[in-house]
Amino acid sequence: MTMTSELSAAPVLPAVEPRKSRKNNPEKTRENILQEAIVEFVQQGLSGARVDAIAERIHTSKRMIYYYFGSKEQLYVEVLEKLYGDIRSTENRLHLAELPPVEAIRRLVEFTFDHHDRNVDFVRIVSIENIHNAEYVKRSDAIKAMNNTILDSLGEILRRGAEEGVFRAGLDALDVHLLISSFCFYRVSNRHTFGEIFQIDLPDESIKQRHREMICESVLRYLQA
Amino acid sequence: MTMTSELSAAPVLPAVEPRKSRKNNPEKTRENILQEAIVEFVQQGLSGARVDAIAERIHTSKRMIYYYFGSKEQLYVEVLEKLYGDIRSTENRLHLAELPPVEAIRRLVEFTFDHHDRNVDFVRIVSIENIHNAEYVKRSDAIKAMNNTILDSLGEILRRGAEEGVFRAGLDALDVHLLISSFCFYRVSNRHTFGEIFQIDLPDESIKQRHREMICESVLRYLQA
Amino acid sequence: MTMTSELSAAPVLPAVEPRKSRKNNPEKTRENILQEAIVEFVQQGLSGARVDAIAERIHTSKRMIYYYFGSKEQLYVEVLEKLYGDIRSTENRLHLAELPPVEAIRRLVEFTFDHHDRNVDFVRIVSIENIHNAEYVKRSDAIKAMNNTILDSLGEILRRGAEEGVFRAGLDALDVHLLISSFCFYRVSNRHTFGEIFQIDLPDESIKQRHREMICESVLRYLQA
Amino acid sequence: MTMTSELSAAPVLPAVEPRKSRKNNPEKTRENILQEAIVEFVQQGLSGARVDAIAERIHTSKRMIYYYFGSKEQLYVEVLEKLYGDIRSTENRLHLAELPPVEAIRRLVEFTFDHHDRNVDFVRIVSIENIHNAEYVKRSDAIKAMNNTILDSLGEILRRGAEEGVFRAGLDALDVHLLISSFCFYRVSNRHTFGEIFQIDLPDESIKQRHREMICESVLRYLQA
DNA sequence: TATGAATGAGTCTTCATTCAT
DNA sequence: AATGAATGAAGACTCATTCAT
Repeated sequence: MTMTSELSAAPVLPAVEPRKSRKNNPEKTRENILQEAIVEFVQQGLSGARVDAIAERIHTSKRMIYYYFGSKEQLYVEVLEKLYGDIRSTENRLHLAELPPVEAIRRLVEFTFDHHDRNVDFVRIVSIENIHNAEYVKRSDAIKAMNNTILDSLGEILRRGAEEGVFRAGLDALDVHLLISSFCFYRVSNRHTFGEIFQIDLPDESIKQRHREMICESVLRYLQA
Repeated sequence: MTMTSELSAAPVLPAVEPRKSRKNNPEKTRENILQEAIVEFVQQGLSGARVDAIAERIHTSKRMIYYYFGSKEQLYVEVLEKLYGDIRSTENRLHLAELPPVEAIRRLVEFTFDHHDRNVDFVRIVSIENIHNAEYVKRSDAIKAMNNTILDSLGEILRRGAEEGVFRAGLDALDVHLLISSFCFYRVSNRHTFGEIFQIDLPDESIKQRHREMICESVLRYLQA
Repeated sequence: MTMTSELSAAPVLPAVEPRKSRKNNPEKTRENILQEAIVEFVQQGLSGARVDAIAERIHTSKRMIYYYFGSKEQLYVEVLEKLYGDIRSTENRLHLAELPPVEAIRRLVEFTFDHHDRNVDFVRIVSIENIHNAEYVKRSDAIKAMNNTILDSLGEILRRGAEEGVFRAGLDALDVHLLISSFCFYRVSNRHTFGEIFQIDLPDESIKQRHREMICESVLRYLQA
Repeated sequence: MTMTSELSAAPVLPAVEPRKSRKNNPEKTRENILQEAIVEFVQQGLSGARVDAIAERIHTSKRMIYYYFGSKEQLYVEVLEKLYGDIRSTENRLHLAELPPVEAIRRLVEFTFDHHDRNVDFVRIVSIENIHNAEYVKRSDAIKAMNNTILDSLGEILRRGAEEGVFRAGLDALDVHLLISSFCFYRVSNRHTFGEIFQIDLPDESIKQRHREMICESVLRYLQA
């Protein structure tokens, strides 16, 4: 499962055999473009990104971008899919089902927190998508195909917790997920304005640890019977 | 602050479509441009916004935008200041000091929640600013001048609560504010992607009420002694 | 009335007062662009024409083309309208109604012949339009608004001729117009291939006079009772 | 001439869609490309035609076009030669010499009329060539090699007719051919603009028959002693 | 105070064509 | 005989901005 606020598990495709590394190496070329496109789109947004700027970063010419992706928009969609898809790679490692409910929630929250903290690119592209009203997410079948097991996992934990009497009954997994995600996401997405207005350096390690603990405790208190 | 009061002074025209600028009414022309600029920047972002698009909405020509604002960037900054100013100017009317701590927190959280819910424009412009690393917020003296009484108010409530034994001691107002803000903001800023991925209509009234109650309860539980 | 095969009378708009001849002279600039656009489109066709090529010919930059015409396509449409419209300027000078039927036909045919001979640009743009299936003519309200009095004039001559017994009855003005136009047009439009294949210089003055006489005689013989 | 016979040799596939090229069948691949090139050039003109568009229609990649034809221009020339060759190859089968002069003219005119009516592709490519000032026709030795027996046939008929006293003496075969061709060609080449301006559907069967009769009668009257 | 006209510098995209096997 | 990968050059078009009154 993925702990991303909006994404979840899908088995990682068995590694494609690496292509021969000759001069003409379409997969490498394509991948190369995509990597630089991520940087550009994440930094500049969709409207702000410049195809020329991406081209300048890669050895192959700008023409290749159109050869492989057809348009700036399509390239953006693939960047979106890649960043959403990357999230899948850290899945199924939490073994939440094996932990007691409280421990499971703690691990889940901490994982979500760390995940957003480490994937600023993802947080930024999601913000960008929301500025565009999620138009491209809605259009992407690939993203739709990434099924979200997070809600199932969370739901299962809540059920067990209620059964054991440590959590309240009647809690909605989606609501709890929203509570967790909002904090983990916002802390990254809005660090610039929040940091500036309130003069706080959110990425600072000790502050970060304090906030990590805060969201854990906050969620657990909310769930408690 | 001057900015805030200046802009707040201009009464919000109720349901009246912004008037086209007329001859010899510089105030009105300027205000008119700003209004349409808000729409454009909020919808399209900074890079996506088009000076032409703003000009098309107003009667006066595009030339006027430069006459009054000098550049697209400056216009954006004024949009930013206006939206920030609108928000801050209503924060002082809650009379939180007169309420018992728990009630005060509840009112503060509900106010924050409703405020974000009602001011989608503000939420969007803040997201946009973060995409730009808060570059323009940092640059704006006007925004810096808007002192945030919210932290003082919140700090005071927490102090009273701790004194009365209803809240834990040692809580940081900034952290609590982050906890509240993140939920209220994210729920609006990410409604498009979150809604699409999890197939939920966050603005729906009954869902909204449920979430409003959730964040209140969540915060209060977190604060409880 | 116009003798063009496909066009006809509409009163010439009373000359617009000439604009002041300052540096900024929009009408002149616009007209200037249009003139050079005619050259380019007529020589290269719609697809073959280059906006850059037009820009190079005029003093104002390429940017002006878009300022005044919005797009290459729109510029083409205006070229089309201009060339169709220019034809109107030679109208109503034939006084066909005052001539005996045979003389009237002769004058009409000769005028049509000369008209096409002199207006190669028009002939070419019409050929180009047909390659594009008259798509732009169909789209142009201006061209549609140019009502064709030619058919009325021709019909009137045929009626008089039939009445006087010099022409057959039952002739259709449109058919006769097609007969006349086809020769006058083709002689110009196809001079390159026809001339090359049959090794004849159609624009040659003596050949031209011979053909002018031929189409006159041919039409008159066709009409004769 | 060689071109003509070679191409004529390939039987016209009746209603069978052109086959995709297969491995190891160069003749077929080449022919296939040419067929699709005809469609593209005839529809779009020389400048408007896209090598990519042709490639999309055939199974073999765009690379094959260059493999077999070297350049877009050369491909166009071969399209030109093929369409010219198709036309000329059917002109010799009328056995005009065996008919009385009037009958021979009638058959010739009707044949010319039907021929243009049926070969819109040819009419279009000739129009396109004229837009390009017959540059490629002039360059093509193959087209030059297609000797025009039409003038000889026509000349012979005119001579016989004059001898028999049914036709005037002193008529030039080339002029008469121009008279016939212009009508038959224009009716097809300009059907779009003429049809639009005068609101007539030239391809309509009954109108077509009327015009077929008209050009016959018109020519015969012109020739009559 | 106000504005119509003009524009240099990009910006995305497409074109016919060649490289390298 | 065949082809997947690559591309320089140009294509149409747009952008925020300034000129000149």
